[in-house]
Amino acid sequence: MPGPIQSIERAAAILRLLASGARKMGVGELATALGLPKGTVHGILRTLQHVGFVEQSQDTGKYQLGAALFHIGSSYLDANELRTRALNWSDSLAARSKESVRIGTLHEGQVLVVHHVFRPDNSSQVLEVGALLPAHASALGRVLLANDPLGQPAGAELAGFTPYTCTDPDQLRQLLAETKSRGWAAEVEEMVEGEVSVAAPIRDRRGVTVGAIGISGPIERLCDPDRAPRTELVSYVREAARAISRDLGAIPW
Amino acid sequence: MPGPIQSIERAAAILRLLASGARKMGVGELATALGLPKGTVHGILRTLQHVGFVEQSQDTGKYQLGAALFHIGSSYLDANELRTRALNWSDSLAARSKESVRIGTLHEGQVLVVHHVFRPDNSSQVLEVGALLPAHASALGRVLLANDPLGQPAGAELAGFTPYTCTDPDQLRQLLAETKSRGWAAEVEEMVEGEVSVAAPIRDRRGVTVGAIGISGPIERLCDPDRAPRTELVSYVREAARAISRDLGAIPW
DNA sequence: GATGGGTGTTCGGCAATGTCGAACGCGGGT
DNA sequence: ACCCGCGTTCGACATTGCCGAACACCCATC
Repeated sequence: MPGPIQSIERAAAILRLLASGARKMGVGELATALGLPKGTVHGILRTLQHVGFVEQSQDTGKYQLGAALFHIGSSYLDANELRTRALNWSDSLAARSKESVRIGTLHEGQVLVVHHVFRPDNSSQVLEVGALLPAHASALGRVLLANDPLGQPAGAELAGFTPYTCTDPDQLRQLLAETKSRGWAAEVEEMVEGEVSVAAPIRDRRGVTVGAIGISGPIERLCDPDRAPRTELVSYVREAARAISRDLGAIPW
Repeated sequence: MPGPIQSIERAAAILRLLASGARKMGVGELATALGLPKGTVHGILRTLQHVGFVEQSQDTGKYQLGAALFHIGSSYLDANELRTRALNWSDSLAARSKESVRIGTLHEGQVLVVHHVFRPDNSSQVLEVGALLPAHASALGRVLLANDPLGQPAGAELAGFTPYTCTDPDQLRQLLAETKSRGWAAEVEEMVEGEVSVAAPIRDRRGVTVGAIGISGPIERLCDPDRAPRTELVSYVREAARAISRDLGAIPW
């Protein structure tokens, strides 16, 4: 039976729409978005509701994601070897660098954040685990793209977020080559003005890059006056990445 | 077409198994667990892999949860009005009480943690968002059970975690009645020895309890010498719960 | 108060759809 | 070299879920 099961594919498409839509959606809305009859969509929704993957508002009849899906999804993190192995090292990186730490993997051309340690001051920060970051404008993404076995940037326009964002494919290609050879990446005010990030690749026992770890924070603390990342911070990040890679069984470099 | 779609139900069952199993599982393993032919399970797995809900190890052919599912699940939090509204208040509760704060909802008889603020010291703590807590042995759970519109404890044995855990259904029923009338719950060393938690209900505009907020920490800090929760901490928790309820449109009490 | 358009939901018939169970190929253990 | 277990493929059957129109409902509108 080579060929995906349609009802499941459709159910997945519905869930993806509900996830991206941010707010509740109605049957008709989903139906037109997918080009399917209302009845069909309703049947799928009923099943998804039955298994707890979606919930329905009692007043308006609209649908939204369900708690069961959230719980199941979150247990992805437990099974994720990268994240499990990285927990201790990311804490210590946060302590040494005094900045917030994030770990990410490449997922459909973007960076999926699988772990996040807050900056060790008491400022209030929002948890970004589960969020998707643009690959071309974040240090994590640059590292992952540069070491990705498949071809890189893909098609898609390179979105600009600040005046500094690198939106030229050729320039990006050169940055990635540089990243690959020197073993780390940085991004200075390319995603958020005043914010800088630095990252390095994490490899597994086969030597392939399975993720990246990096720090981010205000430019005043992360960079020298010449807008170059401070060398000791780069060292911290690279050492953390190397330590995690070793834990994952990578050949000691 | 009243009746759930089987392939989707089965796909959901597979995902649930993969989530609970914690480790990778094989086709045969899943097939016997569900009482289905291997071929059928394989077809479903292929589809789930195609949409990114599961991933397959390249060496061993075993399956585990996929990144797409995790990302979709995490966007449940964005849509969740309870959590969104509670973000600010939980930060301030953490600051006032100097303890870690959690917000939970009832989900299939257990407490689903939808938000977690670390204790504002620099100790390293693990993020519990997405985790399920036992309802009968946590303050959050007690609050939710006590105010649940449906009947309570359900069948299931009450698991004991420490010598203090309340495992007697009758005693629990009495505790819940008490909880409901006074408007808050506590749990002293019933889940982890040396740990205490206090919680209060969050209500929405219809007055039904949609969640609970609470703090937890070591008994020395949370309790008076007589093992009773310190009254000012209880007040902080109740005030936070009331503030969030007001944000959600609950009638001012 | 009747009306229209907008929901979400139900129903029955057709055939496309996914299910089944046996057979295949491959690897690791013995 | 063998065997047993694994994940995977295949083809035939009929069950399964799809479709599109009709239903029930709510809320604005007139």
